[in-house]
Amino acid sequence: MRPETIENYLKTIYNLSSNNTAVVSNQKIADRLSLNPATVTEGLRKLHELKYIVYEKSYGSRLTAAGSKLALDIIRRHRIWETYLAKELGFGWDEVHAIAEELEHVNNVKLINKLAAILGNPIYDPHGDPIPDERGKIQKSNFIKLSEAKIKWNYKVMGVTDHSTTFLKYLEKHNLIIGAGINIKTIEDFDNSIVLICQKKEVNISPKAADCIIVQSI
Amino acid sequence: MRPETIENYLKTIYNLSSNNTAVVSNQKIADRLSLNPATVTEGLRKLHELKYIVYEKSYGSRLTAAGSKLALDIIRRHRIWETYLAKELGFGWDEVHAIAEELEHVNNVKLINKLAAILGNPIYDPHGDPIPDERGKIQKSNFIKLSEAKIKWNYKVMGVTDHSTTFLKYLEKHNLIIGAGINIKTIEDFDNSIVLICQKKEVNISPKAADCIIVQSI
DNA sequence: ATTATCTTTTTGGTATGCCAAAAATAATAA
DNA sequence: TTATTATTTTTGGCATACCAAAAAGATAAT
Ligand SMILES: [Mn+2]
Ligand SMILES: [Mn+2]
Ligand SMILES: [Mn+2]
Ligand SMILES: [Mn+2]
Repeated sequence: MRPETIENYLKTIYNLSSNNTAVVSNQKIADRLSLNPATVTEGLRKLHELKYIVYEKSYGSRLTAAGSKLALDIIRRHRIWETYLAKELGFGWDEVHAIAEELEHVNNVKLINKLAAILGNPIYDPHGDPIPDERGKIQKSNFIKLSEAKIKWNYKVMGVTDHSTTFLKYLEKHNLIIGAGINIKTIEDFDNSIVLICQKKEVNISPKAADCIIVQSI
Repeated sequence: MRPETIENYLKTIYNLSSNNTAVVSNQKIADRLSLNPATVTEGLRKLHELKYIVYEKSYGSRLTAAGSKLALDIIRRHRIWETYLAKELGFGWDEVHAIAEELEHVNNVKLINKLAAILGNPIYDPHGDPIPDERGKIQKSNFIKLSEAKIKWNYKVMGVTDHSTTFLKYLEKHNLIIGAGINIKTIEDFDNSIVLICQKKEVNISPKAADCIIVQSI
């Protein structure tokens, strides 16, 4: 398998198994990588061969220690590049993901560590995602999704789980950027949409959007 | 054809046809890209199909206007990255080529122009090679190879045509870096090796090495 | 429990990029 | 010019990465 192919699979499996213990379904991987399910079945069989994952057919996949190491390595590269593009090269948080998707495959430890050093070894990327250190150690957070927030409570926006330009532009428009403080005003009964206060203005958030926003109770 | 494959061919053809008018042989391309001659024949046929080159069988190839444009674009990316790695990220001139070889395939105009701007839109890369501007305009030099230098004359080192670590380290050892002034002391008759003075020290240069050093008469 | 539906796997097939060996062609030396 | 050598092309094949459609398996609904 080409390194790029391996890396894209492992990264995806890591990202989809949030706590990194859950088993990941073929379909989710196929969706995320825009691949045919048949292709994914093949790919997973090969990754199992290579001992990067444990793959039980018709059940799911999870990373081995070796797979986890590789996944964290490429996630580190991706997030360091995103941070460098945003902080040092002036790109918007909605632009960096697509470029990092390619830059991440350039595998040069010295390069990534140099970028990290220039940035002061950051722990979070522009979307609030934690950046693994050189040895694969990664910050574990107890943040929740906005869709799980409770009425009347105050929260701080800590991250997003969707990196698309459309979504991030939409958030920016309502000042829902990393670090922003919000208060949950109401949660509509009939569709679970959330009305919150951000910078004194009322914002209506759909359940789908609320699922992609990560917050911390304050 | 994959973009990366196309780019590697076009860049190579450009680099091998120095003045950009000469026709390039299949073998030279095969050597440079470490490919089997059979593979190159196929590749060139496809590039001809795509109108990036004019390929006359058993004769050679040369770039079309479209091919030249693409070639200059990737050469720009390569050389901008080399310069950025050396100047901004602290890599040695012997290290940058290998990394740039991968980074060059990340095709994002805004990114390259940003890097170029930070560097002050440089015209030469760390090896003395000219960097095309955004529209493909490239400096044309009248430098000569050290192997063509005349006895007793004074020259300045302007560039190298070999980017391997071994060669560049060897040059560094003798202070033969870009900008260094040299004087040709003797040219040995029996093997054409050159004895020159650089920083008051005598250095003996083999014909093979002299062929990879670019100088300007001063 | 039996359908109906969704998910995964198998099967057969395509496109790309590569190589080894043989055949054809061109270049060079005798 | 003819032979020798070098280069290029053709042929047949391999590996990877993918997909569409059919078959098998698992889940959910009645
Ligand atoms: Mn990627
Ligand atoms: Mn990110
Ligand atoms: Mn180079
Ligand atoms: Mn260079």
